[in-house]
Amino acid sequence: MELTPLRIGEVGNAVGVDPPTIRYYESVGVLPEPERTSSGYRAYSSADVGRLRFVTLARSLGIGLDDIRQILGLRDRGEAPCAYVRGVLDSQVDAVDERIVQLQALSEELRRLQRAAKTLPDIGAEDPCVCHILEPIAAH
Amino acid sequence: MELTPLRIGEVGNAVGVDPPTIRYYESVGVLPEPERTSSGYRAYSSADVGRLRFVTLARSLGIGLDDIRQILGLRDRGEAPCAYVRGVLDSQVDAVDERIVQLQALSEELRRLQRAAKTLPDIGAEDPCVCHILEPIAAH
DNA sequence: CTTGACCTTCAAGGGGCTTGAAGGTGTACG
DNA sequence: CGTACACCTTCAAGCCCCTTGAAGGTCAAG
Repeated sequence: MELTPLRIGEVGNAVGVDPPTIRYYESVGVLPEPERTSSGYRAYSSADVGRLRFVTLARSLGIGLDDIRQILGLRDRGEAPCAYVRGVLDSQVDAVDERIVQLQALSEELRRLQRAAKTLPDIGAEDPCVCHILEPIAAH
Repeated sequence: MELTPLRIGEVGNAVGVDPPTIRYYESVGVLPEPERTSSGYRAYSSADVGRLRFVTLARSLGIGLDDIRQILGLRDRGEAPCAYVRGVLDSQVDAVDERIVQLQALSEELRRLQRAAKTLPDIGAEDPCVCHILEPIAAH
C-alpha cells in the first residue's frame, strides 16, 4: 500500500517545511506519529504529506495550531469541519483587519516622527528629555 | 531630594503599566534598579517615572526593548541618541509597512474564502480533501 | 489581632517555531 | 574495509514580551 515511504527531509522538501518544524507539529499533536523504519527513522505516507500540506496552508492564513488541530480532529472523527472553519475564518478576518488598522495608525505616527527627525538638530547633552524626536508624541 | 518615593503600584497607576511588567523591564535592564525602602519595597523617584514613560512610549511605537536599552544607554553616557533613533524609525517604518501589505493580502484571501464558505454545502464524510473551503487555494 | 491590599522572589507558560548538543544510520568513494 | 558526509534521532534551551501563579513578607485600618 505504501509504495515509497518518505523520510522527514523528503517530506520537508516536497512541502517546503523543515524537519524540526515537522517534528514540532507532531509534538503538539497536529500531525500523527508516523510509522518508523527498523532503524527508527520516521517513514511518511502520501496521506501524511497531504495532511502536512493542509497544515501549512492553514498556517499561511494565520490560523493557529489549536484551530488546525480542531479541524483535523473533526475530520478524523468523520464530522464535517465546515461550521468550525467558517467560524475561524470570521474571527480571523476580524483580527487581521483590526491589526491592519492598528498598524496603519502606527505607520502614520512613525512617519510623522521620521519627518520631524529630519529637521530637528541633535539633542544637547544638557537637554532634559530622553529624546526630543520621540517625546513630543506624549503631548498629542 | 526625593520628597515622595513611589511604590511600584503607584508608578504603575501613574504610567499605565502593571507591576510585573515594570519588574520585567528592570530584569532585562531597560530600567535601573531603584532604591529600596528598609523593608525591601522598590522606591521610585520621579525621574524613574519619566524613564518608564519613555519606555512605554517607545514600546507603543513597536520599538523593541533592545533598541530602547540602546537609546537609554546612549543618553546615560551623555551621547545624543538621535542618529540611532532615526535609524530605528527608518527600519520600523519599513517593517510596519511590509507587515501591512502582507496582512492586506491575507485579508483579501480570507474574505475570498469567507464568501466561498457561504455558498458551499458542508463537506461529505466520504469527501477526499480535508476541507473543501480552504483547499481550493492550493490550486490558485 | 485580624483582614486585606500591597509588596517580595522565583518559576513556568504562551505561540510557533529555531538552534544546538550529542549521538546513531546509510551510502558512496578510495 | 574504513571513512567521510549527509541524513536521521532525542532532549533542551532560546527567542520576544510579557503574564500568571505560588509562597510568603509588610503595613495601615478597623
